[in-house]
Amino acid sequence: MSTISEIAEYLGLSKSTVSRALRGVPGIAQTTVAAVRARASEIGYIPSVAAAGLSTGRNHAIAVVMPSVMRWYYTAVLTGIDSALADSGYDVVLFDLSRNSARADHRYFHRALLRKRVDAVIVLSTAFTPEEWLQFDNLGIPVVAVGAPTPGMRRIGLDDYEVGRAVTQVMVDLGHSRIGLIGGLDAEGMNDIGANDRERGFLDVLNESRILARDNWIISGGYRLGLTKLAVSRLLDANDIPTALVCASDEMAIGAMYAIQSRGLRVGSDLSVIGIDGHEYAEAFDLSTLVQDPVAQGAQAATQMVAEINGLEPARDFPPATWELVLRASTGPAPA
Amino acid sequence: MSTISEIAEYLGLSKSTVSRALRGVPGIAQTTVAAVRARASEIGYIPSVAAAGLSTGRNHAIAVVMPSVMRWYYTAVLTGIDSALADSGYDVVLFDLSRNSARADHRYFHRALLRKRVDAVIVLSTAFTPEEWLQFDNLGIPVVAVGAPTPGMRRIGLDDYEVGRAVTQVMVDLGHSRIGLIGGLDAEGMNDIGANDRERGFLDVLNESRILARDNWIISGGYRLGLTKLAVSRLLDANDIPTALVCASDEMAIGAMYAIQSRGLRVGSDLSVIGIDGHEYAEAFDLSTLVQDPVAQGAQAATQMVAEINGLEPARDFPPATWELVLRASTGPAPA
DNA sequence: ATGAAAGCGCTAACAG
DNA sequence: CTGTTAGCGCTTTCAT
Repeated sequence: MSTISEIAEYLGLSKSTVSRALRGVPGIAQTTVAAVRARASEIGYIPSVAAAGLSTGRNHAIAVVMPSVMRWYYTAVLTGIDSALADSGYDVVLFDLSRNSARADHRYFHRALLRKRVDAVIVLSTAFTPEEWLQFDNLGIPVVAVGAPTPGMRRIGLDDYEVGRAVTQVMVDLGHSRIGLIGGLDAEGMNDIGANDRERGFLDVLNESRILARDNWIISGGYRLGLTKLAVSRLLDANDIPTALVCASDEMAIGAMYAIQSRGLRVGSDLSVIGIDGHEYAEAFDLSTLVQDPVAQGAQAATQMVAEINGLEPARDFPPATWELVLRASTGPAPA
Repeated sequence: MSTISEIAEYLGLSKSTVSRALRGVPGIAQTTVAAVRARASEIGYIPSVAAAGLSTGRNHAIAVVMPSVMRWYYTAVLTGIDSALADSGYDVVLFDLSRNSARADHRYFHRALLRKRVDAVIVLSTAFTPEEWLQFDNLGIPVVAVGAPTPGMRRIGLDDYEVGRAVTQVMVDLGHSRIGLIGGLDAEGMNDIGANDRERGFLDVLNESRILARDNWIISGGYRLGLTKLAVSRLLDANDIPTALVCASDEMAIGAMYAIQSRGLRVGSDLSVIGIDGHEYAEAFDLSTLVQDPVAQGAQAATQMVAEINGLEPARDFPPATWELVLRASTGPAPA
């Protein structure tokens, strides 16, 4: 392939001058810069990141570590990251830690990650052991979490407690007093902190409203549609069922809605449902939800990483991500 | 960071010996190898891919180019790729070509891609211009497509025509003669070849069964749930509606089912629906579908790329991907 | 404004 | 079995 030397030789310049011209380093004659650039595009010159990286120590790549690439929230964040990085000329190197991957062996993954391949790491709500978290610190490169809170690591994401409160409050305001929770504990590969916080918010609002929280109306859907449908079907088997279901994610909410309809009950009148996320399907399913903007969160993380790579003082912490309630037909007043 | 030289110096060996020992090149004393490895893990030595890449020309990374990271099929393929590559010690560099990204400017993307960063490219059904496809050839590294067929490029994926036939035949066999098609033309960022092939299969089966194909029952859902729900709702507004809907993807099928139910019609009895994919939601929604295995397809592509990087003769073409019909409650006999 | 030279960390002949 | 010697392609002092 074409190299910097080729251009240098052709123009009778030195490699250094060409290098500077190409990178726009000040102190090179306009004419020279033009000539170099012209020749470069003529021969289709492409710089070698490896070579540049070797001498500068920069890889122009950022690692994204995720528990799965097949959940809506993660892919939305990933989209945001990728789009922000594309704008800065950085590449994204993916580490999918799903069960079926060899990378699921976190030790293996850490080795690979440390390969000096990346200049920063963005971690999406993955469950790591305390020792593993420590290793991130020792990486010596900027690291940030997006999504669920992670012990001892700065993060970009919702205030899960507040969000748990907000969706529950919607139901209370609608006059519901028989409210169930579909939480997200024990979801594969994720840590439980966020799920716990949302549940706390739920319980606190019930308490403050002097509403009884019934244990058998608090169940987990593991953040998955299929599991949730089954769990809610079971919930509806009882002779005493709630009039409202607060779900910790939209995918679970959609599963819940489907279970409800399959029982011949009407969503929004017999049984209200609200979710969290602003999933792309929410509108089609007429689902009320608390919408967040994972694409923006990903973009923010990426932008911050690039800035820190370039010397910006590391941010200690980030303000909670923004959200807004969007109420649709899945929520209605409590039935008489 | 620790380097190969450090180890060499410490043990009184030469860099070459250490390098060989580390890589398991034959012809090094067992004892030496042991010593080197021991010291390496002692100081937490991590090889620099950049340096190794510079001298070998190998990056131990593969590019995955996708029209969006937010469609189920693509992420499933990606999962397969990642998991296979993790096993071979390769990294995945992601290129998301969605609208909102700077990479959506394909010219930009090609530049980046060519940065000698990757040893092979896997392209997921993306719409490229003929000139752009040509550029892939000039990359000088193995390239393969997964998913929708791509003009003039080998690919791993379903035989779309056969698959279109198969799902249509299901409806015919159930006695339906009023059959509509929800196709996937004009989906954002994707090429239309696969969608066209599926539609051809659909039409051919109708023809052979002497069933009239009605133009107004052939619509596109753009491979998206929301769009499909709207389109099908409109379809159901007419006073003359089909008894069966063949959908080119499960996401569209689910959107169709929801539209049907919202109209107060019953899926599987009033109106049968079948999809293509084997989407993770299909089971929860009781959707009949033609299931394929995108994870396996991705893994196959990745494995093949690694093999070719290591000198395997490039495969000219691949046999069509396997699939199987899974019938659930969404399909039933034609109503009398 | 430009050039010469050294070096980033590793691999790959070529010797021994 | 091990060491020496060159690079890979680029950036970066330090000169000029």
